[in-house]
Amino acid sequence: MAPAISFGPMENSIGFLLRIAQLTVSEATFAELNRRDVPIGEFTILLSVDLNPGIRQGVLADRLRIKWSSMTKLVRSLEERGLVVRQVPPDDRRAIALSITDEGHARVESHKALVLGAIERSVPTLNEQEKQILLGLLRKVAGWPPL
Amino acid sequence: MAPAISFGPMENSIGFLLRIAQLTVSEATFAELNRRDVPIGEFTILLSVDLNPGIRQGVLADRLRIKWSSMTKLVRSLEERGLVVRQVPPDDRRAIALSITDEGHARVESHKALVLGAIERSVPTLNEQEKQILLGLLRKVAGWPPL
DNA sequence: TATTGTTATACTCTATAACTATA
DNA sequence: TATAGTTATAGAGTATAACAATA
Repeated sequence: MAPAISFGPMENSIGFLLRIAQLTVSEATFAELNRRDVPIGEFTILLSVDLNPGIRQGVLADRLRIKWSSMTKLVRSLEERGLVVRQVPPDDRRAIALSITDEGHARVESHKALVLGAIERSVPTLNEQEKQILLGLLRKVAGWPPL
Repeated sequence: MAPAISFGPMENSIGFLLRIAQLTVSEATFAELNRRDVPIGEFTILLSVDLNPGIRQGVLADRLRIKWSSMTKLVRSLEERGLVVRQVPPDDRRAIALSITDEGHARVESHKALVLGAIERSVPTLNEQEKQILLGLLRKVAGWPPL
């Protein structure tokens, strides 16, 4: 697991280490959740819609760093399965406002503990204090306000 | 840029923030390097081979978190363009040892400053001390030894 | 003219698995 | 039997651009 090899100046690169760390964590998370048929990307969208009823599709795409063309497909799929509702808001008829259905909400609730637990367990090498520091720094990198 | 919307418990998730931060940084880096026709993934492999002559293809794939089947294509492409050499080591004839060519080395040297500069500029929201702390925590997450 | 969302194409990388050559 | 690498197929997501509807 350790880099028996050298990456020279790249080892001081935030971008490079972010990539390696992100893949390390997501592979672990994905392995656990995939076994139980819980698609984490889909869960994230459902949770976001649940917490932010009426959110516009494009805004959600931007925040989650998903391309608009990808978000169209994802949301359409969720709508077809009765998990979200797409509505044209009267004040701007170009837009799509998303809201959760009862079934979508139930899905979020039933998966929440599993997903959050898997994510938590996927970073076993940091203690609580280190995790809080890391979260704060990652928020800064992402351009998010402090908690 | 700020999350005017709430992600609830996901905002405390290292895995989620790692993904957002990584995409934020890589989009900025990619935008700058792509304009100058410098593929960063390819540069990383060339640099690694340059710094670790004779490294096995599979070992490099594992360290860079690239799948073996993807690495095969990437390395073959680099070989076709005369940037790396693939050799079967006598002690294990299943393996492939990689080494850089003069042309590959020249490519690394000519791109090094550009790539590292772009990566550095892609994290404008952190000061030097914060970057060092973040690097250390990311190394821990990735399972790498401390610097 | 600009914005929101859709559609389409080409491309990259992954997930999976079967396959070979060698150990 | 296990390991290093290759090949093939299906799928997800991106990059790009053109497009319709609305602002």
